[in-house]
Amino acid sequence: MHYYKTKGDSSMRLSNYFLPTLKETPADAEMESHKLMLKAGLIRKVTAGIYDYLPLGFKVLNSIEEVVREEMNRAGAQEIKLPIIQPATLWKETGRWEDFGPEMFKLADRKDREFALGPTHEEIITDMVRNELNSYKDLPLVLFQINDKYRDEIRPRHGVMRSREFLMKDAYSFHATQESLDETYERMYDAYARIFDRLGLNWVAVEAPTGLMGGSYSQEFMALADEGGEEIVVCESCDYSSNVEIAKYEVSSKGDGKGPSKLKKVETPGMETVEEVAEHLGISSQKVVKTFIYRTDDGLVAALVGGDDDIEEMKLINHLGTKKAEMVSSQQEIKEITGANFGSIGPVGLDDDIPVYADLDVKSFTNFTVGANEDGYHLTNVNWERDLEDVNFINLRKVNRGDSCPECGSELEFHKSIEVGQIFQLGTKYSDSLGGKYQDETGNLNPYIMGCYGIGISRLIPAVIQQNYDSRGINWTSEVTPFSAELIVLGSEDEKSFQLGEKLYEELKKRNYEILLDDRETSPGFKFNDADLIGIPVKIIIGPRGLENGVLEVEFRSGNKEEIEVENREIEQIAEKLGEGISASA
RNA sequence: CGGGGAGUAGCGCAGCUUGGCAGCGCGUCUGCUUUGGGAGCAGAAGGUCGCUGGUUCAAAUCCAGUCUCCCCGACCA
Repeated sequence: MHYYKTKGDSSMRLSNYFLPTLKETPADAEMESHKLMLKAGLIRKVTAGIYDYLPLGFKVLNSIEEVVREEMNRAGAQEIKLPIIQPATLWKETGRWEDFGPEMFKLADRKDREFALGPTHEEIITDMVRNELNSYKDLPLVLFQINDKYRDEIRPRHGVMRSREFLMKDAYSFHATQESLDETYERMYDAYARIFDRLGLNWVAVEAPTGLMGGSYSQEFMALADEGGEEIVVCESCDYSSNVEIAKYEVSSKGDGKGPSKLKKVETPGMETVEEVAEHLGISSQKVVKTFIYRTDDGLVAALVGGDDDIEEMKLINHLGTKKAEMVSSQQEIKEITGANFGSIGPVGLDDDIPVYADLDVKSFTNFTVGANEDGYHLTNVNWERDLEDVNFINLRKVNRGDSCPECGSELEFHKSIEVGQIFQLGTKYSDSLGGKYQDETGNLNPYIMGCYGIGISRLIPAVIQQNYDSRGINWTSEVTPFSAELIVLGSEDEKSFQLGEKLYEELKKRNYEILLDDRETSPGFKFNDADLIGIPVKIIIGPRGLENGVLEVEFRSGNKEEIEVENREIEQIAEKLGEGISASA
């Protein structure tokens, strides 16, 4: 149970609080949390992906930030603050000036020196510690900051869900040994679990791709949400879970059990799709193996999956250790490379310089069909080894509905989610390229082993809303809510109601509750609806109708109501009683 | 960057096809009435119709260019 301590003596009277709520939904909002953040007066858009936080939104942001800070401190991390403006030179040392490319907001000073607004801080922090952390005795060390990040997103969307300026908690750890990294990584995982639990999120941690951060292992923390943009798979019976982009699956044996038949070249005139070829030949479409040509940093590769499956490009990238893999998609290029148009390309007879990668699922195939690299022809009864040497079988296809867990064989569940945090085992990527070294017990110099740990603080606001709203508005969880209760005074000319409202406001403030007082001269319905829209968990309603019966009303955001006696009671007693109600809602 | 859509009062929109006083609802301001689930009446303020150029006696409306924003895809906390 947590109360909200008053941080200052600011007046929380709605008559003088900057809270512009909207009755109508802004046209450019799509996602429910985005609409609600605009309607409830939390944020306003400045330009694409850049937002103002109004008092209520800033308060929520601060609540979340504080929970994160507390748990990071509890986990032994030390808070610092790194610059947002960073010199290009550091980014060029690690090669990420190119890797991030147009994703970075770049600027120049008056002498034309290049800078960037930090999209993340690995470079700057490694630079900071490389001169100071020289001995194994200084390790391990965990530092964190809560700071704005800048990414010139290809497409900002859904308000602060994916914005170009966003608040992030980022932590970095430095170690002498992998065991030490493992230990810290686990401690960070636990801290994250506490954070997301305290925020009231329904979340799951999944295995994740490392992307531009690099590193060997990573997990993402996902808030489950139907409108979320990330898809994950979760095993229903064991604890396997993963981002779909790298998800494993139980490899099924789909061999036909027969020995290899004679390789045949067959006519498939004008057929461009797997379905057409399968129907023409009277075979299952899955066994018409698809071939794609990708251009990577190290040249061309061929990628093969079953006819019913799709390639997961992230998996190809991960296996190849390349920075990018782009499907060759121009008819002309494909013709030059393979000799055929898209419908008829295949792995047999390709240039030896083009390595072939095939999905694990097709490894068991015998007598399957592929394009013949000649327009209007396919090869059937193709078999590995005999017809195709040196094929690399890897986890390459997208996971499908109905796939089974790679660890226990139960069915995998698919969920939509919002990524709210990610933790990485980075290894020595940054310490290597930036020369961050320590001396071990024997006097040898070694690069630090590093980890990094991010939480999207601003993104957590829509994540929490997305899991907690109804037709009337937001329904804040207890640690996130900007106010723990709202005093609604009705009957603007009723002296008794007014006096009681004022006294209770002061009395509850004295008890360190964050109370919003709706003292506006407007209709009751307006006040009730605003309170529900902005998500205050408890409404304390004071008005002549109740006072005639000697009571005031407490209404919870859930709709439950309760009456509290005020007749013949001291104000302290009433406040005490109200405090119990407010705490009970938390 | 590819595909789709939109820029008219603070917000939501109509007007554009067929050129002719720039409108409606909500909000805002003033006054009176009203106060238990988005009050009523009366009055008022608020616009270079995204921008630039062109056609025309006349352009929100037609033409050309340009900028911005939103949605779907490739990237990410």
